[in-house]
Amino acid sequence: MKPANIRDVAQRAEVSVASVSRVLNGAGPVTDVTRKKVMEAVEALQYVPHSGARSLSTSRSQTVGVILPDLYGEFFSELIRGIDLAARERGYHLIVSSSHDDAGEAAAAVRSMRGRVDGLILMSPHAAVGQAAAGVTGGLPVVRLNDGAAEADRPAIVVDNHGGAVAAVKHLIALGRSRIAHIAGPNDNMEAEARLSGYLEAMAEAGLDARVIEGDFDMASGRRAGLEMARSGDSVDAVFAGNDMMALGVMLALQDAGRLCPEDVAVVGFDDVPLASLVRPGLTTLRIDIAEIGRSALVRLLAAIDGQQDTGRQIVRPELVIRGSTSDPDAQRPTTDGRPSFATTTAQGDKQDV
Amino acid sequence: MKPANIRDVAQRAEVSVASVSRVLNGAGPVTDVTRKKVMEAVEALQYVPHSGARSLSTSRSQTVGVILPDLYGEFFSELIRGIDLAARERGYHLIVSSSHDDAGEAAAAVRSMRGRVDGLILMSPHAAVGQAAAGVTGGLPVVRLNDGAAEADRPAIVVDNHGGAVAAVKHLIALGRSRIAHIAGPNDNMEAEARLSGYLEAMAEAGLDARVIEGDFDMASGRRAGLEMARSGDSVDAVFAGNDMMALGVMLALQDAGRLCPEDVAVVGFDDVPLASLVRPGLTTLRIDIAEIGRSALVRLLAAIDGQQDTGRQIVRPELVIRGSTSDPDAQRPTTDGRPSFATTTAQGDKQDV
DNA sequence: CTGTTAGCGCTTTCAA
DNA sequence: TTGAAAGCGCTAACAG
Repeated sequence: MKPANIRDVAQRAEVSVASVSRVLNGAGPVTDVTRKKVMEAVEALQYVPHSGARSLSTSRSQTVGVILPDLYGEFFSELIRGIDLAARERGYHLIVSSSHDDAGEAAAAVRSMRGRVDGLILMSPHAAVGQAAAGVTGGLPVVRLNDGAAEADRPAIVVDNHGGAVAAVKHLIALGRSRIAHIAGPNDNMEAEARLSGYLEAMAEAGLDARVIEGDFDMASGRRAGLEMARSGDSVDAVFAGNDMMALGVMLALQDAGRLCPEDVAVVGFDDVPLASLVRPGLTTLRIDIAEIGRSALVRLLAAIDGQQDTGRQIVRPELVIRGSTSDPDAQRPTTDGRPSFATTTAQGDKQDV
Repeated sequence: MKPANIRDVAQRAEVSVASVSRVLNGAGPVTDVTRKKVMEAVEALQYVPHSGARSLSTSRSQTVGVILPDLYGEFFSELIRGIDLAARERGYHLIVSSSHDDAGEAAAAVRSMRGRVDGLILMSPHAAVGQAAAGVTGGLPVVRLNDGAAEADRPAIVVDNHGGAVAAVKHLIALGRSRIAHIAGPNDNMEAEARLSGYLEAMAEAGLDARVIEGDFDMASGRRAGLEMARSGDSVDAVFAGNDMMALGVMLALQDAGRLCPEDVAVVGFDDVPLASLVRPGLTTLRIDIAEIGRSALVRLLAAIDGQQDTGRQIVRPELVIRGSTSDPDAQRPTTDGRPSFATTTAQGDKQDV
């Protein structure tokens, strides 16, 4: 009835539990005959070691915790996918926990991981939440993701949102646009803030007037912004949105208002969600390799678990992907296989340590 | 240095470990004074119980395993989200494991869950994989998802793909279309198979000729199918695609070929991915509430863990969502707030037990 | 090379 | 109401 344990195996194989353990872990000396007896017993009893018990005695759970603010949309599934792939390769399990939008919940989630995981990947775009969560890890190794508030001397991976925004604006300026508006993300979001500041800086540097419209990272808010722009007879000739979904909302609104993109208004987004390459015109955006960030976070976490002094923050630089929403309508581009017929080119460097 | 354990707390509070345990679990009799002493010690030492140890002694890990074939795309993130939400409400943790496309891997994943989880949610559209994985659970409660091969007398949730396909075809016929093609999904995928069989059945019943084109659930394959259709001068006036991504590919191809949708060719997809409501015309499709399936799976799993004899398969009936890709172009529809301006209406029942 | 045994940190009888 | 002690299933010293 109940699954066999190591003692059952030992008994059946007529050896000690220690020998069974040694055989199963490939550690320590064992004769072939012992090994065979053990394997037979294991087979016969369908024995599978109890990993919980093993964790307790080795104080290694071979599991890492992933704490996310949310789980909605492709951003998070890509992130988890990247982490999971890397974890699986290394024999680690993943325990995920999401929807931690307030500090108390996040801290509770971190605490509840104690005794379950060997380390934590912690993401939170809200400064306070990240701090609170990071404060209660009790010596557990942690890698923080997109957490502007992370101390510079602890493991963290952050996207260079500011730099990406600057690149977006410069791209638009290079296209000859000058009345460039920005649709900002939520106030309390550190990424939104960094993108806004990059926009402001680039505009100021170019001696252009800034125009900021509030948004909340949702498509609907981008749409509202676009409608308002169109209605107000505003002579905006380009928009840099705080993320792709808002950029797409703007494009839809412009389309409805009979304004052409990119001819009348060029649009740039941020993130390169899959949708960005599927709409027409394709959306120029700042691409982040999300899965790769996940992979990298896991690798660094395991290094930290192994006691390596891996501190410092790693900066991921988004890559400008130029598509139809800002490309020169005169230029004729080749068609890519099976994909909408606008070109995809890239600029600016790849991610790198700093 | 090392986190405090229950003995440290007991010592500091000058009580026995048993009392500490009783206080922390709210179980058993304790005087207020003991409770206070314990709480103070807990506070002072920042004590957090070691859940691994607790699991070992209670043989309850408060964790469920989720085994998925993949993690790519919004389908899976929605599913995990639904499961996670429900799990969190009930104090359960989630350990996810993906990329199990072959039977051996899936079985290994299931085995490696032993001693870590109290039950398993297992999804696999490949019959063989599902069988293999389900075969090695060793008495662990399991709920199977979208697994046509699941025995009818064990907990499972399956989507009525066949019925959905029939509804799609009937909808197209009701629109007056008769030359209806089907873009099928991969051969070895049970869902693709069921959708195909629904299509064939509905066509046969209506006395119409079937036309099946092979696809693989990817947008590119839908695009190829659409191009071929357009090139061959085929007089197809409607397409039912095996999933939304292929349907979108078809729409793009038709658009490129200068054929109007829905006037020339009406298109229906399956799944209702977020994209379906964002493209223009909006894609008519069969909607499945993925997060709700996840939630339901978790609830049933916990019931099974609690020893309830919850057997039988639950059938989820997809809901036909009619959008612009099949709607009557003459009819004028109201605009929804912040959304593209085509109407969304629904038909056919919601999910229910059978 | 193998077996005995003492934990890992917690829960839970069973006595006191 | 409390405490002592026996496990939960496994690993890892330590003896043999």
